[in-house]
Amino acid sequence: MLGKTETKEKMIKTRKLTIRAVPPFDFDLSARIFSDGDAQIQKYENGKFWQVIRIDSKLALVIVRALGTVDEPKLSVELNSNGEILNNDKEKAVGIVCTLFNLRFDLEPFYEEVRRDNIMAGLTLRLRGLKSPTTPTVFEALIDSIVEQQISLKVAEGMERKLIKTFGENFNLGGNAYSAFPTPEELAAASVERLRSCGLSSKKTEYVREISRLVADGRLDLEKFRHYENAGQIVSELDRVRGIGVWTAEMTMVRGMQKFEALPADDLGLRRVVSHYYCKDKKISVEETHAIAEKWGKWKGLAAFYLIMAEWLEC
DNA sequence: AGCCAGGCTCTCG
DNA sequence: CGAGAGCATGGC
Repeated sequence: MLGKTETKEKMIKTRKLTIRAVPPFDFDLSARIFSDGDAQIQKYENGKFWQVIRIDSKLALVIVRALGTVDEPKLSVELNSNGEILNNDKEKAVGIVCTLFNLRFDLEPFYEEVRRDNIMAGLTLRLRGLKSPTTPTVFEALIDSIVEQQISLKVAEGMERKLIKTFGENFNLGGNAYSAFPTPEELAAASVERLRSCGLSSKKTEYVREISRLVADGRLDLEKFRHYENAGQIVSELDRVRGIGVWTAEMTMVRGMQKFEALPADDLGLRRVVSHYYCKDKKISVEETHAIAEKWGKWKGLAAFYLIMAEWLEC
């Protein structure tokens, strides 16, 4: 029994590498959003972040720690895989970690833009170096956003975890099991019953299955949207897909494409947090939210993220 | 207990 | 067409 475990352990290959981030970047601040994550999926604890990533068809557990400073930021990345880790794989892993933490994104233009907005300028000083995380694939952001439609985040979070553990591939290391986010193929093949057992409504079950099938078949290329210049074009194209409305399209852009010009201003949570910092918690309309967001230029989605994080961190 | 929660589609009139 | 019902489930 013990011998068998040891054999398995020996098959794990580990590589270490260092990545530079575009400053300013505060890893601890940026990773803190994952502090109450699920240890089997994605978590930040005691300065250490970990998650399973997919490098082509291979799975790897990445463990990330901060090196350097906010103004000269570096990350140490440990890569654990069941098979050989080729140089090509390392490069891809670096790309994925860059995406996860938005490492190549420059915050300065955003900080510059909001300087005349005293409230937002204050927040950017307090949260200097905070970058918003991005999912490794647009697909993942889209599925999450669909699950989150209408229901509270608490409920959605539970469903997302079940979805990942039920349909995602497993990765074992040191006696611990981790789960990767399911691929479009895996979700396209998911049965109605098992999706329903994750808590999804019958409608959302259909949306997830249909969209996963479209992506798996190549009829819907989500990754191409990353290269679109026009945000409105992305929203209108996604909006045509059953199960996706403007809110879902905009959430997907912010969380899965590093595109921040869109603002889901009809989002209840966002209106609440805008009001908290700008209107003394009185209820505000979508129009009022838009008017306040005008000062944030083309960084509306990022500013919204700062507000949400500021409230969460209570600063 | 019931009503609401980071929406969207479908069905009526 | 515009308005309204229905959905899933944890929390208050």
